Amino acid sequence: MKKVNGEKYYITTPIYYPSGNPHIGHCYTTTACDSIARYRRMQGYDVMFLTGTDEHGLKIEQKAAEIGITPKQYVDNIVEIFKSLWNFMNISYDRYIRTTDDYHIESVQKIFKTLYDKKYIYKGEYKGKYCTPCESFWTESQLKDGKCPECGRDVTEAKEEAYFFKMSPFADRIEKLLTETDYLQPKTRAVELVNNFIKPGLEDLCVSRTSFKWGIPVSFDPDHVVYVWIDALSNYITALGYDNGKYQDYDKFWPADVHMVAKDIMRFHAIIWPAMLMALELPIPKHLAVHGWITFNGQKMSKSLGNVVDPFILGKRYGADAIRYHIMREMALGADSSFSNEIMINRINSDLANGLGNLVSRTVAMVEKYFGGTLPEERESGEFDDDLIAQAISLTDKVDEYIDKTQLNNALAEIFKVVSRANKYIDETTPWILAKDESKKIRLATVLYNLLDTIRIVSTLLSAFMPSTMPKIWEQTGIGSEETKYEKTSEFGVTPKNVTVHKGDIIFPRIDVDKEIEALNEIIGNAKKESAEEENSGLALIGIDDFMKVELKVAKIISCEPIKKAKKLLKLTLDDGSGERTVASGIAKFYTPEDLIGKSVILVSNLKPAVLCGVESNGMILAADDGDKIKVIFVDGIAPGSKIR
RNA sequence: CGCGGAGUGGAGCAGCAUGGUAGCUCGUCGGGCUCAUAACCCGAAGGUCGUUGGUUCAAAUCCAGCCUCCGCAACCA
Repeated sequence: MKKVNGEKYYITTPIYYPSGNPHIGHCYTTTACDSIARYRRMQGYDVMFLTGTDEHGLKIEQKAAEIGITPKQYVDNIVEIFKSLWNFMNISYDRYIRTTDDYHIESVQKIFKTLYDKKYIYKGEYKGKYCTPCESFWTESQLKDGKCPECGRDVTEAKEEAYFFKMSPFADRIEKLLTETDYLQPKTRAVELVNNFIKPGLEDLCVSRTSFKWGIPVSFDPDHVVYVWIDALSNYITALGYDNGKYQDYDKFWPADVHMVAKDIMRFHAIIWPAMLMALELPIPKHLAVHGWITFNGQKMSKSLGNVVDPFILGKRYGADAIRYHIMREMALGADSSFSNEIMINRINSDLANGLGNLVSRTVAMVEKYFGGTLPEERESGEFDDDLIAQAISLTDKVDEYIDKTQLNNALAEIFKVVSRANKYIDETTPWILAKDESKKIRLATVLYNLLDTIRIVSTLLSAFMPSTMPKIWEQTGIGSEETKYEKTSEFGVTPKNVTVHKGDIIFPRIDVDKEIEALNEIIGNAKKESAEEENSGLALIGIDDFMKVELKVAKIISCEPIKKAKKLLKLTLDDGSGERTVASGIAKFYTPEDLIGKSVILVSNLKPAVLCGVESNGMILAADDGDKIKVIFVDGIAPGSKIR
């Protein structure tokens, strides 16, 4: 047991980008942090648990414009949804930061200025493809068909003034941070980061934009807004009052004990954030805990796949705590975890309903049945008691250790071993047989008492993970707030000797697997339809003349070979009727060269050339793509050069 | 030869830095019990530990090659 006295503990989730509604991935990070925060509070820490939203940027500006409201109105709406989800999931955050909050804006401007004064930020030129009507810069890879991904018009080579953050001075220190300290958890990813980003040389980072307005203006150059890095990452310190007058918690809580993030933003927290702190000469956080994605039936969650699991729907059906339990029990630090309705329901049934819920239910029922609800005070110990008690009182140390390593799945597994042990104890001691013999009443009372006290320990530890249902267990098993303190979990016999139980509602109802899966599939099916409809309605109508700008021709594939450096690309040599041309196509996963040679396909022949992985591609061939698989459209038997319209 | 990870009974995972009975959860089958949410407890079946070779008295565990999958990076024209 690790009882501390008011030591500080600072834990953060990322600030989420509210360009859409929250999904179960957001839920995972947040409930994991919440459980750790609650556990630390039980241990006696003075906890600061921060979450929030990252509300600036082009995407928000555009989304708002689409609907015809201001960006602020747009984010206000979505932030309400986030907050109501956290409320529903019982997230006990101490502070919620919005990057649109005045004090944050003030701090970010000061931080930017400080870095500028220290010469870590300098003014330079940002080169890229520029779309004049959209006033947007795009990188080569963002372009669609060589054109602006937003409006589809031509882009021009252009440059604009921008501020850059010099990261190279910190490369050595960051490499050491990643490889020689336990900052990064799990550490296996350190090599990947070092090889990909540090060894090739840390590039200076563009930290301002003039291409959109929805952001924090650079105080000394108001044409520029601060780009996401400095704006978003610094939330971890501005929320404590760094460089602002709103809060005075910086000295107490910084550096953070844990930043928890998903792997897609690991890079920024592992490299850019430490670099910023080093430049500001501030301490580095103690740990960066990186978890994987929740995948759905093996695929990454995505809206277009219609598989974004809605936490509200699941929570309403099974209870917020059941969802909390499932995602934390299933997800191992670092690795991805596959989510499916079936796995979730089975887990809830076997662990929560059959294991814990049923243990409480049968124990309470026996106390009522054999003793009218109140145990006598005499005791008589017997076989099996010692083993149960030993496991129960040694549990906290094990859980503590896993919490320290942010391995919540293992912590929960450890707790449920004791639940199983208790269920087994009932079979070993056979209370229903003891009950038939009046002379064994005292022994019977002892058995039931041991069960109640084991439940006390288990449920106390679990209350950090499932904060709303554990009090229901305490209600039924007749224990009060004094007995459910963390520091009592290493002692046995804390429950009052003459405890009175109160049988109540079933705590975790068993779920009918087949029925529920069917119901959920229907819901998901509907959601998929809706999102498909949304996407279809996304494009504006075009006239026939727009369509005629695209020249489509039949072309015959003469030869075909894979491109060495690329995984997805095939290099095709085509006869388009007037000559040969080379086209690269991202279909290598679905077609081999043998499949294609000799076939006729539809070619977009007036597409601007582009270089892909060292191969110049002149045009594209048409293929159907449902997000899952790709089918090239074949028009065999038609002469190369034939028009398509 | 861009960088890294992984391949273990039907499914999901542990074990591998310190070689020596292959372990856990779920599922399946058989049995027990009746206090309980048809829940609980016990037992069984099921694995050439991706593949080939090497080191060793002995390899899932160490070494080399190969195959497959997955991330990252890079391009899905």
